[in-house]
Amino acid sequence: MVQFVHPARDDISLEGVLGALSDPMRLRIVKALLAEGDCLSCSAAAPCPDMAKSTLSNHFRVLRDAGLIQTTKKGVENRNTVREADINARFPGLLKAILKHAGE
Amino acid sequence: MVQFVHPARDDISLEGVLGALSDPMRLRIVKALLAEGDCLSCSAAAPCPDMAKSTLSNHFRVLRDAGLIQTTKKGVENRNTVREADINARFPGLLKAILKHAGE
DNA sequence: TCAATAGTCCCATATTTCCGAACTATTGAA
DNA sequence: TTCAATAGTTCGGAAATATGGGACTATTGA
Repeated sequence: MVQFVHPARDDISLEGVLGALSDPMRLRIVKALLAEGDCLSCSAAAPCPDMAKSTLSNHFRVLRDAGLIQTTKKGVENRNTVREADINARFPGLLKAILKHAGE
Repeated sequence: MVQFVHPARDDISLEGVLGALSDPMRLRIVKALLAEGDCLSCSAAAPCPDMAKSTLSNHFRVLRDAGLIQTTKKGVENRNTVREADINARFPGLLKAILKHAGE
């Protein structure tokens, strides 16, 4: 019903990005998106199976609000992609530097 | 009275670092420490003058717990230094990538 | 010994996070 | 059409966390 709201490239803030990625679950979601061809539904990218749907939905909203991912509704599910180009244009090297160290 | 507790290098976590730096005030504190020769008292590194002492103290504790700074008591004040060597050893390139974009 | 200074600790309030439950929207049958 | 199933969102209350005021501690310098 809602068409998702994404910040413009120039409105992506460093604090927002860091805050979004400071949660282990969200870090895993972004990693999963990048690893799996960068287009996953919310549940397919879920960092752990026992997470409540509402919590998962909220994590995706945080990532979206921070400008890290783009979400589009495709049928009954959402397709999520990491906004790599935008993040890299705004903060060159940052995403790579963070994700290089992410995951156990 | 308390001798400050700092995590060992290997106990510094990525999420902890990102979480600590996801607050604009703490980001400014770290920037100030690095800019000013890396050894400032808490109040000298305060990101804005009207912040409550207790809040400022708490921000330093968060940075300390995350392993970002080292605090030693020197007379009546604290001397804080960024643990650059430890952070760089653990997450090469991360700190630089973040701080490059910090603070307009 | 006393006042001043720099921080810390404790507590109450305010904000955020988490999750269950109810709701919406889309698809694919019957 | 209608109905069930699926994927997410939204709402509300409980739990966790941040903020700041005030009292406290420790050190220095009169």
